[in-house]
Amino acid sequence: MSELVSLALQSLIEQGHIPAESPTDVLIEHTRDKAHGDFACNAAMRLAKLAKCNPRELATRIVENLPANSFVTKTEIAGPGFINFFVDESAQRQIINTVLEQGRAYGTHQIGAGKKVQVEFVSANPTGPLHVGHGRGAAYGSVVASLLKAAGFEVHREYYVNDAGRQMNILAASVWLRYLELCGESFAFPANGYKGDYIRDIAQELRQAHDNRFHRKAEDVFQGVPEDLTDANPQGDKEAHIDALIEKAKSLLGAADYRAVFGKGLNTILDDIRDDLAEFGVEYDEWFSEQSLSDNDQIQIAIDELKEKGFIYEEGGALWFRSTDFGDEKDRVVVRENGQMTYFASDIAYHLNKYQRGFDQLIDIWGADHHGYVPRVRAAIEALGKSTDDFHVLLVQFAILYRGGQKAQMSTRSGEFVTLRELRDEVGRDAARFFYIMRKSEQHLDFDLDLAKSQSSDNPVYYIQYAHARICSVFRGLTESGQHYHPKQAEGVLHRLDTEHEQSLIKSLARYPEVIKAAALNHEPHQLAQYLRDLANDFHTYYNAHRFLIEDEELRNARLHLISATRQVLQNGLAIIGIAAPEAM
RNA sequence: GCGCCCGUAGCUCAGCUGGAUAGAGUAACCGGCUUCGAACCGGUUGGUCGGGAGUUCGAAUCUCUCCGGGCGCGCCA
Repeated sequence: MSELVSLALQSLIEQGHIPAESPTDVLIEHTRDKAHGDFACNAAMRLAKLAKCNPRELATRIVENLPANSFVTKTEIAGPGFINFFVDESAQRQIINTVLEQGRAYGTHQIGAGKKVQVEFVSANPTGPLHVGHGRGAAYGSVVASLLKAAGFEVHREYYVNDAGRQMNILAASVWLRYLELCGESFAFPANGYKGDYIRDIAQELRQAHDNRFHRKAEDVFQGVPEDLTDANPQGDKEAHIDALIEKAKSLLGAADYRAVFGKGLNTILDDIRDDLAEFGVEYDEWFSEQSLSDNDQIQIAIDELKEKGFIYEEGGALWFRSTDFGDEKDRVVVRENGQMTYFASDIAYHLNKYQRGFDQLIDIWGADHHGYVPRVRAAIEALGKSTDDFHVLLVQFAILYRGGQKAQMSTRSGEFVTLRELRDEVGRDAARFFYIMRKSEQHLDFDLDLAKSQSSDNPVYYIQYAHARICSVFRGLTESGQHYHPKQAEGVLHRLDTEHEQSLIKSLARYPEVIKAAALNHEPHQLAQYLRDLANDFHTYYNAHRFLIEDEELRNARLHLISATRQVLQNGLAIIGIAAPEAM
């Protein structure tokens, strides 16, 4: 359709009616109102200024120059200069056959063919179970990945494991202290330690496996450690306190045993995160270890490269990256005064590593609270001589939890949070996934736990799944009734589908590939969710208005053909969102 | 103070990248099962698209400026 108009515009250029530099790639859209035909084109209005004539006149010229074709039955010039196209109905109905022929492939594209895209998402620190905030990134990232795959891209899903750094040491220390409690020691647990019950569970396992091997006396552990911050002691320094405890753990346990405790904490939590995500339907191609970067000197190599290019300078004993050269607000430290690399330094090396792996496009999905971090990473990428055109950071706003009309606070430290696992147990995987992606990602998401838990059948996901189950039910009824459905015969009698409900359902089926394309390229899963709701609505309306298991064999075949195609599209769409298409519910 | 996101029906949100009379869900009210699943369908009520100015054939959409809300501004991760 858009080709037709493009050709018309080209011949107008040849005739000199419009300037040669006019864009000929036109936008054709499905009309919202049936009175406006099936497709509409606004090219005449866009080009009117360039062509120095009024839009309606130009539209007439375009229509006159449309190449001959078999499926446009009528064109109309309407409003300020829209060209409305009316498409031959039998041509429209062919989409039913197309859907059924292509099956699961219907709606896929080749626009990403030959391009490798990496999607990195969740990447939560392995210091505790995933909470509901991570769930949104998980659902969003996995659906974006699936959409890109449907668009033809070769997709690599990756989780960046922050298995190095101070937070992990705090985790190790927390586990060890809980372990000491189990050994009978008693002391005040540090304010800055991880206090969740899962730490106690890990400590318990550690003790079962190693008995008292890591036991040290509390008085030795706290000997010389700076005072903690407590209600009774507001002068205390919780940061210095925990850091000193980490050093104590290392010195009292020795390197090997410290690593054993550290590893126990890390692996237990990481395994839990893996299982959790797998049960949520989120799979990864790679779990990339931050530690591996320093093991392979990649951080040093990245910094050296920046140094060579002249973007590193020293000040106050620290090494700074000149990110302001690339639009960042201020320069950033990469190596601290104490010689330790910053998290940012790892991230520079990590992104350099991504480019070296040969991806054509990188997508990072972050929580919106990290948005201030974007400019410095882009700066680093540019400084390393890479283009940021194919580097996208998609920000996901927080899911704000409401419980009993009150905001529920989330904090991994305090242990008072709702985990993703708890949420899945309450509302189910399908509802949770759908709920997470049904809103634009940059929109704050109000997640009312009470509503989700008590009235989960109000969730739109059931509405869509019900449409699928209903179609399956019709086909079950068909076998029971002794009637038959002959797809081959149906292909020839599609002209019997002449009601308004049928036409609107057919148009919806035809729209699906465009929806996938737009949702994939814009990284907007909610468009697909919205579409599926509309499609289900078209079907339910149709279902209530007409019957399928009828005596008229021709009409029966045609109608069953239509709802069979509808079922296929529902399946394809639900598969991309990663939720079930149940045959009965 | 600076930066990013957001402000559309009572509530929760779409609005296809500037198009035609701004749409769904939910809530409220009315109606529809002897018939393939009522977890459904139809209808009614509900809007100064936060305010103002600008850009043009045309603005919820783009620009500026106020107002209101969220988040971020470490030699933390």
